[in-house]
Amino acid sequence: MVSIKDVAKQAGVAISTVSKVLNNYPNVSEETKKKVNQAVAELNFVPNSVAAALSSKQSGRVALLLNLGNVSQAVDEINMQYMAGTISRAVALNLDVITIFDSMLKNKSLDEVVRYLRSQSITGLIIFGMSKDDKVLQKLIGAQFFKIVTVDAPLVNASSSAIWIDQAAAQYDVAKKTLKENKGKSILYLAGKKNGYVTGERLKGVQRLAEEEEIPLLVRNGAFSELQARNLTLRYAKKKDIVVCASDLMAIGAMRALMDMDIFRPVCGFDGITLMGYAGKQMNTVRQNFERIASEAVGELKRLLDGGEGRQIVMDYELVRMKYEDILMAAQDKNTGGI
Amino acid sequence: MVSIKDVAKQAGVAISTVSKVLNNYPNVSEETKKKVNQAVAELNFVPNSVAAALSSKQSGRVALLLNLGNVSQAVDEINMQYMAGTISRAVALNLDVITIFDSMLKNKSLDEVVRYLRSQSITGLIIFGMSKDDKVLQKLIGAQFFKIVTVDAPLVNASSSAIWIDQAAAQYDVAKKTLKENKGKSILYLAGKKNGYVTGERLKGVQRLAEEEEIPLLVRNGAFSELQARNLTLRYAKKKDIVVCASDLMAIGAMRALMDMDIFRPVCGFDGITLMGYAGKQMNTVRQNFERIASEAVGELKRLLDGGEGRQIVMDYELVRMKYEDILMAAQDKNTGGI
DNA sequence: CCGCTATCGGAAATCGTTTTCCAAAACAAT
DNA sequence: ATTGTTTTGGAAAACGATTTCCGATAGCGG
Repeated sequence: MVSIKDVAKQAGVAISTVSKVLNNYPNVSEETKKKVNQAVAELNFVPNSVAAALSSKQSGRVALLLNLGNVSQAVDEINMQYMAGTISRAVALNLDVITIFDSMLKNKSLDEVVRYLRSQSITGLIIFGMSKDDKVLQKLIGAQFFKIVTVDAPLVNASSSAIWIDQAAAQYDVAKKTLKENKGKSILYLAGKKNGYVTGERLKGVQRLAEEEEIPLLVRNGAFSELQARNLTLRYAKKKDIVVCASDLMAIGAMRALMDMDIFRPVCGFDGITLMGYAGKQMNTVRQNFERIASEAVGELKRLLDGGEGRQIVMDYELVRMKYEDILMAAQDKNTGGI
Repeated sequence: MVSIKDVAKQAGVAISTVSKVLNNYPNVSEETKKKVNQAVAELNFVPNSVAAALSSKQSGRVALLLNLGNVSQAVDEINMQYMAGTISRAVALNLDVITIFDSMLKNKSLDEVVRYLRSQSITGLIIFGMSKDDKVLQKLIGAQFFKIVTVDAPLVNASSSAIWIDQAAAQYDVAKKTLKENKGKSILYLAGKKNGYVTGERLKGVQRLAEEEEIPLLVRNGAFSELQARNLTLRYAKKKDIVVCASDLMAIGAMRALMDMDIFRPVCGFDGITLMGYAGKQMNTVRQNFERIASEAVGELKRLLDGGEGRQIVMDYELVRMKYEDILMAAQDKNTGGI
């Protein structure tokens, strides 16, 4: 293994000088720089980041916590986008990313998790979609060892940052659009899990709409799942004009149930997953740019690690209408490489 | 930061003794162990893996290369399973995983990639579904710096390992099952990308079937996509009895096209992705246990890193028939946690 | 009771960087 | 020429573990 020492010898300078050149320190003459760079090239020297991390006490290692557990395959697409956004930005900012799934944490004691992260020299955390009262999250916040950026979760403390879209406004918007387009006069709202942060916000949005429009709103909680949505739709859909769902997967369940019942009710969802194109009918939904959100989260974490103050960032969203043909075309565009 | 030195002082032993206890070396008395462990607990000591890596020259860092590029969202599910399998096994084996998407490599020169991996002290690579002639893969193999395990790709060299299912046999099996169930006498085969390794193997499988059964086989290549499959089906399906597809996504495109044409042809796919439940009709397909394959790959890489010889591992597969109701129930089972 | 062999614990070198501190060199001002 | 100031480069001390090597102690048989 060729080390900085060899480079120094080859260039005829001291080790410290090589280090300075490598890290763009001032007070190195152009001539010396040239000598060093030439030696680096000749020896094909690659700095050892482990040694650098030890010496500088800056590991640059960051963990990405993903919540896989809740809605099966639909969430794979979202998580992949989160990951892609996170990782590419992290590489650009020279951070290492260790990915952790919540399922890996389930069997571990919280102390074990903290110990694991600490032993890995992880100093920053990006946490996607975990509820505030999640015990793991609580512990990580309490541990004080990490800078934290949460995505789609409430702000945890003053030294952390949070990134989200305005869930209430988005739910309000998509529901209102669907209501107006169909001249509806009442709403069935499938709200998903009770007590969740995101679900709570979305509920507020549809409630505000119902109040403003002075129309009846029937709210049903349940699991965040397609089957639950199906069952609730079979039971309640006839009584209301439109079905607003807190997630796309539920919207698909609702839409399929309606088709089986052979009655028509407009349905809208939330998230903009590709699966919406396979639901059988077009639906309105809210699309977030998960990749960009993730990228933003990494940037924010870097800022925190560099000593910045915690803050809140609100991202925008977009109302879309998803249909099979669009999915087909979009998939076609991506079709490169291969096995 | 409390270090091994502090532990040694607290326990009243030498640093090296603490290290021995921590790493389960022999020749340490029970009594000493107890003292050390107590000190560790009292000081809440967490070993610094960076220092350990530097000192032992074993980084334990491994990169996971994923091919996102080819078939859009369908592949998200597979990749997530690969990742989940990889990461949990890696944690168990005390390896760190850095995830890399092929899209991140596209703009980089190959040397840059190697330099990046080397600077990260990455010593092992797990590569999922990249073709043998992929330039990046070639370079990584050539670099000699890494132990490599490939999944669903041909063996690259003697010091690497490869894991796969018998693609030809699987394709043969699922096509034969579909043929027999429907008393078919001819096959349209949508083969996907020409020249790919996996697609080549699958083609062999269906060719063998056609020869054995002495029935006509029409092979059409094209992109590995839903839209291509749709177009080819619209054009050729009428001429043959069953449509065999080299991937589920193509099978879905074919099935949807058939439904639009209002003619019936049995279709079978390959992979067992959830989306199959949304295709409109049940289809046979081949299910691989991606999570277990990934887990196996990590184990194999660990073996290579520990000095083991390269080898080939063949995993098994399963023929399944996918329908919407099963997907619904499976999703329900997973529904825990939440946002 | 002596000496030999296991067993155990400790001192110190090492891994490859960063970073501090200092000396030498270069330059400027008087 | 002398002094003072700025650049520039080098020596050496961290960083926190692992690991080698060796000395001390204990155990044992004769």
